[in-house]
Amino acid sequence: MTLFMPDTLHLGLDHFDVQIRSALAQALGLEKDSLKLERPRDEKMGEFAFPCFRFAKEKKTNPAELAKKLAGELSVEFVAPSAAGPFLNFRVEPAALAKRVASDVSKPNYGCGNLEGKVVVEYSSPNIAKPMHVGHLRTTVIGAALSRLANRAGHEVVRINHLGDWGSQFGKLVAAWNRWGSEEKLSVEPIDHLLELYVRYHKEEENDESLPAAAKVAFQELESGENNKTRVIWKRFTEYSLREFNHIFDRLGSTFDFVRGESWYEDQLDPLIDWLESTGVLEESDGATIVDLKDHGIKTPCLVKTAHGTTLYATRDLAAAKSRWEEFQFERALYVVGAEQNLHFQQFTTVLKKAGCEWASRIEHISFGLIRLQEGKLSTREGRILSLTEVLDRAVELAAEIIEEKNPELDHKEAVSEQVGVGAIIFHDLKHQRNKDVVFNWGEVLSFEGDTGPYLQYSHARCCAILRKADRPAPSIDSIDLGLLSDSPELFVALGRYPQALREAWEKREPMILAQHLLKIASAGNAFYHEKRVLGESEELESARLCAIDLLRKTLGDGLGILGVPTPEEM
RNA sequence: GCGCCUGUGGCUCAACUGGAUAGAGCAUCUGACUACGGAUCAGAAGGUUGGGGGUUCGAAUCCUCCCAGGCGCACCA
Repeated sequence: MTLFMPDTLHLGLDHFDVQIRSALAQALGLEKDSLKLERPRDEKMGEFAFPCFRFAKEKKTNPAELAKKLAGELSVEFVAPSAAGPFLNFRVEPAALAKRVASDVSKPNYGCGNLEGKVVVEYSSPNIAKPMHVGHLRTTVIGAALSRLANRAGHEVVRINHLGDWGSQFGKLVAAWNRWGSEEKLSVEPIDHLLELYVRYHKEEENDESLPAAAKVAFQELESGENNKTRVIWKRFTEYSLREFNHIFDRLGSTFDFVRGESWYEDQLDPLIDWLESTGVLEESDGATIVDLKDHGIKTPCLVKTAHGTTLYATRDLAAAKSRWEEFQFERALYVVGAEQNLHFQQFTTVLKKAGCEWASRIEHISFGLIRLQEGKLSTREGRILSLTEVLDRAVELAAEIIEEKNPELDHKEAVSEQVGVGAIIFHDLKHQRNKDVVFNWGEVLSFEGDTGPYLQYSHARCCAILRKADRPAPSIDSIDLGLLSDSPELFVALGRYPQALREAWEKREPMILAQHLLKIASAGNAFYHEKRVLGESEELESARLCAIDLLRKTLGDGLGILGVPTPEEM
């Protein structure tokens, strides 16, 4: 069990959490870190809750009695305990709440953790010669968000884009190119042409036995290490693809420390096999080289070499993992890869364990659910694809229409449409638990109202607008009367729980937790500036509220930045 | 057939990993000072948490058996 340790951040609401737990620990004669506070079902009952059942049993009284007794005894500065049946609730005094949270939020290290060590994150990893489709959106966006969360938690992060640029599929592609390739088409629309070749290959393969044979030869040529014709054309395909991918990465705001395709590990494959051999895990079966995993509860063996001597996906993943361990000595290595590869990950990590690598336990498969179309699973081979570019373009187009309707005077309309459209797509993906399957639905993806990215962007832009119209710099928190903000506890509770959201999102590798919390913050923020006038109030009140708006703006901007959602100042 | 994942209002999702009266958003219905930007806010209605059984003070959450859907199951990645 991961212990709940806000002490490491001691900011925002966590400050009170620690105080309350200390007092409880003392009263109950227990360790502070063994206690965990919950949230009351109804926010009106307070900010923290402590169910007494378990402890009452130990003390041989009944829970309601214990809650009542503790409510009478406990003394925590600025916090009022109250018993509600078997629950002990705690309400923070609004003035102290506003004061504490405002002062913490304004610090530059708000929500920053102190964890150490390197975290390697492999994500995106599209396949060369194929267009990026909506399936790649998830890994790209989840991986980027987790990288930023890890970084915020204190880790040093190494982002790797493990391009699918190797394997027998390229033998197939080269074989298809040799038969039907057109230089002209390749120079105009390279990816479309390559896709066309790939699809045609799979169509004609069924009736033409010479085709798979040619493909096999081509891949063997590719793996030979020689700089032959096959390799030259493969290199060209790679370059064309990268050009297109980079354009999408720019739009999504994804960056990588290393773009290393599977081919990067090419010269480590033979040493890997030798090493596996030396650990005694290899066996031969039907001409192929395998690692049997039955003794670890996995029925299907892991293949590391085919009967005709070529390597496989698993071989390259094993080599990559070993290489990364030697290069980075990572604390954790995350692989943001779809759930359909669960078995593969079990196999390849188990092979490492079997071969004696104790660090294999640091590898985590961050799996996520499949995106399907109404018609069924996406399939490049069968031409059932939905290109990521098309999805982004349509969102941007719609954003442009809405801007034209709502804010025709806006400057930089095109740039803002791009930010809003792309933001909507990214946020939509990140607001759900990652392991659930998704049936792609245009209506839902292109929604800009309610719990959406544009709603958050709008809230942020509203704050910017108020600050702009104030026509003076946002007051610092030392210059205002924080007591004037005690009428808005909901806002400060939401802002004050931001560090907790960041921490949980990272601990659970679940960006959704941050996404959901940002919605809460925005909702509290919208209610705040809707019911409370900022500009034109008395000088003191205006300053205080302006300051609150600035903190709201700052937190929303920070959170959206971590998720990778752009934050226009006007929209 | 075996393994893994999923099932919560009409739709899309939450529920702090066993806690209080299961919460949001869409859609539906009411309302909001000629608006510090209405991509908003306030409210109403909508639920036997796929079904049965079990574990205990307490279950959407854990165990078990069904049902439905998805994914995977050696020379693809």
